Amino acid sequence: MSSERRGDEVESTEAVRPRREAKKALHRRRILEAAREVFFRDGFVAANLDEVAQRADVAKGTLYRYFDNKAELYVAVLAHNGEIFEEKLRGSVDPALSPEDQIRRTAHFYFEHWTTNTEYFQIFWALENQAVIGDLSDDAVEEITKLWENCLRVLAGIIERGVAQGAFAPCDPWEVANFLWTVANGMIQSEHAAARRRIRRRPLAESFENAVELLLRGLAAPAPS
Amino acid sequence: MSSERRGDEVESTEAVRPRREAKKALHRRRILEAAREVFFRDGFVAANLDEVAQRADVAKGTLYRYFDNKAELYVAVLAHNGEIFEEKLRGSVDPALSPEDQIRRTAHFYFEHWTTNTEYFQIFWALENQAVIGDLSDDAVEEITKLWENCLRVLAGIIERGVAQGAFAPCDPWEVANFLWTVANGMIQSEHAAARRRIRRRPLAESFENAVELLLRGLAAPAPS
Amino acid sequence: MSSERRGDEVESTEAVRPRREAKKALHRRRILEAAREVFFRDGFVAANLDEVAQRADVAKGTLYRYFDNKAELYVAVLAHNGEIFEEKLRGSVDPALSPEDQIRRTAHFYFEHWTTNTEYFQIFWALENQAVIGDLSDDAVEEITKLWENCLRVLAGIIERGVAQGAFAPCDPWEVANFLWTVANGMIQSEHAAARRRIRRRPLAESFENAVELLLRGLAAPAPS
Amino acid sequence: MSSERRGDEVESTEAVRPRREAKKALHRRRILEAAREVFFRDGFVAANLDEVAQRADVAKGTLYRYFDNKAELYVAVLAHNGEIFEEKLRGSVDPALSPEDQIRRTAHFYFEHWTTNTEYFQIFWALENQAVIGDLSDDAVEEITKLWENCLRVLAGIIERGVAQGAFAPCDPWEVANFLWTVANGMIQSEHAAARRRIRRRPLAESFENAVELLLRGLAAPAPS
DNA sequence: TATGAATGAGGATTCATTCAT
DNA sequence: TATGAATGAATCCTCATTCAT
Repeated sequence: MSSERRGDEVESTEAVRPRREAKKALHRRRILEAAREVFFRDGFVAANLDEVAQRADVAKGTLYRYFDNKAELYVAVLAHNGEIFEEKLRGSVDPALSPEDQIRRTAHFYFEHWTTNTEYFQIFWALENQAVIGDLSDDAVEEITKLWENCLRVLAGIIERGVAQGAFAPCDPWEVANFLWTVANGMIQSEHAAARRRIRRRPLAESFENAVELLLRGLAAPAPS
Repeated sequence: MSSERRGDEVESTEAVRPRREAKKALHRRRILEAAREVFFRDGFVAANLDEVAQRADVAKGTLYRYFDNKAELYVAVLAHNGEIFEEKLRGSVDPALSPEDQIRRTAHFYFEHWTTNTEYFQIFWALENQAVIGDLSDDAVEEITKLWENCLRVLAGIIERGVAQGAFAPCDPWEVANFLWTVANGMIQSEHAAARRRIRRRPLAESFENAVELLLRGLAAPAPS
Repeated sequence: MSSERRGDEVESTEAVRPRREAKKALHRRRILEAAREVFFRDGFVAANLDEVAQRADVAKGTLYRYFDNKAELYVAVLAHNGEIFEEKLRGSVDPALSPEDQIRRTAHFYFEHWTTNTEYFQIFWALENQAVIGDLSDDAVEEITKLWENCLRVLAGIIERGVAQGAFAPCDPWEVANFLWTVANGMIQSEHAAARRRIRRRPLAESFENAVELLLRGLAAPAPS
Repeated sequence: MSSERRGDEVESTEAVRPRREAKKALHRRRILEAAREVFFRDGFVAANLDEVAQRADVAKGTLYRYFDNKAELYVAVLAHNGEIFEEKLRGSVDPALSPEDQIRRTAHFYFEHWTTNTEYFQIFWALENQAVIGDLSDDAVEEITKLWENCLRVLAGIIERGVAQGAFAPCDPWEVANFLWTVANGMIQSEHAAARRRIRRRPLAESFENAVELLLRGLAAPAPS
């Protein structure tokens, strides 16, 4: 019994730390989640930190214990979700498959991920379309740029191997990777916009697959005649 | 003296009218131009109507004589520039060319037009990425949607004829048109974002042409075996 | 009658201007007055612009139509009251009097002015005691410095003439002017502080005159032996 | 083992007490020192308790274990430094000297002390210029008032003896003490303000001595004729 | 019709103070 | 007793919109 008490005493000086840390981590996560929702829905400028705080169920001031200001919070959201995404993207590649199937698989993952986590992509993509950069520290911009590059690197790798194996026509892998990336983002974005405007289209899943096949035909090495 | 007065009165009812109309038209045009610049640079939310008024060289209140509110002004800018664009787009199509060349030509026009009028595209594209819709009247949304469709119709027409002529593999022309449109916008947008982040890439013109060829290969009807 | 109407028409285009200007001037004055009261009572940092607006009976935003920000409003208050003071100070000097009496007169004016316009001096003096400078534009700092110098110049002039006439012992007129100025300000300030702390002292008027005589004795040229 | 525990317990009741007391005193001192720096630099309102805690190397909450609130901490700083000052001031007086030299000596001490401990005076003087009083308990106000009086008493004593000895003209010693005190504070303060505004003046040391001589001449008993 | 001064709700950020551990 | 995370009221400033002239 006394040993237990001692344990308690230890806790009050040392074991409490982890508990606090856990609570802090929880808050951080909740803020990031709330921020993601709001930033996604309203964009950087229109997003309201009051609402973020409310959704995160913390006081307004608490936001500023975790993030220096609105812009840094925005970046943190991007980085957080970007990292999650990058990891999954990397995991989606199966080197045993043919380059074409790797592309199909990646595209499928991309689409799937989007379907279930719309905001992840939106917020990631959003940086492209908003004049937030001015408000960000250089570090923040660099962090995001790296994230972006990491994703492209995965795609470029597939292309490069495809070219080496003769499956794809010779090309600049990075250029093509960038192209595919842009296309994918564009389609999802476009779908989203159409939905916002309540325009009915054919289901994206189908269009997406058609597009992938079209691109694969375009990438393919010319048939030896 | 009385004749003068009459002259005055006549002018105020008949001759002055056109002069006034002209002045009104001038104001409208100046406001739209100023608004385009500001909206493009800052996005919908961050744009400042004070600056718009200043650039247009009219009083702030005057803006509201011509446009109901910020959102409607935004739409008017889109519509105005969209119409100009659509007209040019239509003019760029030469039915005498092969479908592939029509695509190439359209793509080239698109690229060219963008190079010289960056903002036109930006502002047009911007609607896709911002939560403005909520502030717009239904009429306004419809107007924009129509504009969008008109542009797509041009592309869809090319595709459709290409399929009919056997140059392109069978497909849903609208879907493909939408795809091409998305790709083009995405590339330009992406280029812009890269520039903002000061990332160096290979020149867009080149990438763009490579992309067009890739897409044409993807579109092409399979070689008869 | 028609001529009257014409007069009216002229007014609506030209005579309205002055009326608006008058209203603007009124607002400006009211804001300055309210700001003076609040700045004086609370100091620069603690002063609340909400209250200023309320006292001036204008909306919060209106403040910013007239002054760029808190610091500039502060300076404007200083400058406004400083100018009024300087003018009066200058007017209080009668070159026909003996240097001693000029000093007495100036001191009396100073004291008198303070008694009836406490805040004028307080706010003027306050700049000395607060870390506002960092928030001010260079222009603003210079403006205030000039004001300060102008007041000193009046005093220095008296001293200089007194020395030239042999009434005062040789000295650096600017140094002595600065000294007198500091003493006067210090006494008034000190009185104010004492009042705040509810300390009873002998009436300031008396102390002030005693001090003036003490200083005059100190200034006086040694009696020729 | 049990002996160890006992040892522990004994320490916690008898031996630890002084150690704890020492630690408490250390904390108190560190907080006061940090607070002095910050209060001096920024003034009462703008001072930031976060920074105080950081400089004192204690947690923010700890501040409140030692001082009820910001205002009381401010007073404590004043009192602490005031006591140090008063003691030194008292020590600077040498009753063997002539009254004039006692004044000179005190003035010199005052000036010297200021030169090496700028903040001591600033913070002491600051109370005069800020609306802190409202936030203070009556006890606190009284404490400060006493401190102030104690310093004046030293000066008044010199004057009084000078008058008694016939060195100074008859006067109200307290009034004159207050006057001298105000002048000295004012000069130092004014110098400080000038420095802040980057105005160049003749060195304060020199001006200060000139002023002292001027005042002494003013104080002097009229030469017997 | 045009003006531009006035409005005031709204939003980012700060910081003294509290309180659970 | 010490900690430091959390709080939320307070504050400066912005800007779309209104309205008297």
